[in-house]
Amino acid sequence: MINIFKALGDSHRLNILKLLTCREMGACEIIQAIGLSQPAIAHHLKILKQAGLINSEKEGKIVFYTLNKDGLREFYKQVDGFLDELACFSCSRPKPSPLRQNPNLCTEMGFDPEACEKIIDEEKIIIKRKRR
Amino acid sequence: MINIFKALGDSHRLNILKLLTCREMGACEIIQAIGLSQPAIAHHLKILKQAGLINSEKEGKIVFYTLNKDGLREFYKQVDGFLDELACFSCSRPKPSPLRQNPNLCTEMGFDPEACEKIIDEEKIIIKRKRR
DNA sequence: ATTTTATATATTTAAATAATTAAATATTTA
DNA sequence: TAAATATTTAATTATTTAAATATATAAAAT
Repeated sequence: MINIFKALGDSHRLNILKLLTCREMGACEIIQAIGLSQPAIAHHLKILKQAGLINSEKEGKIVFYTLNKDGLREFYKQVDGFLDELACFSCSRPKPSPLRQNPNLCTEMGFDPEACEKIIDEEKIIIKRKRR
Repeated sequence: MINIFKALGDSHRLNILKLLTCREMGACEIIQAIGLSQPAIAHHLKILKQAGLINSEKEGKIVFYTLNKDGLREFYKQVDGFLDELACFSCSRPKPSPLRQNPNLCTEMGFDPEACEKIIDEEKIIIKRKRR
């Protein structure tokens, strides 16, 4: 999902996607519509392709690009799940930090140990933690 | 929306958001949980704040951060609208490129003029177009 | 048919730009 | 004072870009 966020975090790439709304375009059309160099467009198209946001189909010399609707749908589902889990919209209010009770916690013991052993991403990577 | 995509396109920032799931955290807790320097965390928090993804509340020396649920909800709506407009999920198949009929169009006349006068983003900026 | 020649796209390379980071410093508050 | 956070600065790293080159396909010429 982070690669999709990165892919979408560029105005030229967003514009390419918008150009592809409801139509296919040859790469040469995209080049001239956007107004960047051919290699730059090729680069952006590659990033969009790798992110699963567009399809490509070669016919003769020309490569035709279209939106990858399945990829976009999948991305939508991921964002939905991510935000749902994250913001827990059904929950009431966030649990107060232990620093509210004891403002010296950070100094005394670094931080809330429970918090820091939490697994924070899908790849099950445990967040780094300074040892004392 | 692009600033939110940019904000989300960084693993540390995604991890900060995940840490804030259902709880508030003081900046010092976040610093130690993520394991980056204090200025680096301050920088990431600023970007998340500016993107409208988190709230901050100062109490004494400590700044407490929480998720901005309204901001997240708003982002969700924007992504929903963006993808809906983009992929036009109700539509059938993309309109074929004029290059399908005439593969020399790119060379002969540059590109489909109609396509290139299309306004391609919310800010009503007309896409650049090479003059012949 | 085979060899040119031109066109469309991809890749490589190098330069410019932007993002990330830690160190140093400043600001705020206890 | 000291602690928590923010800002500034400078270095590193990543991204974006155009120029040059490579590859693939098609059309033209031999």
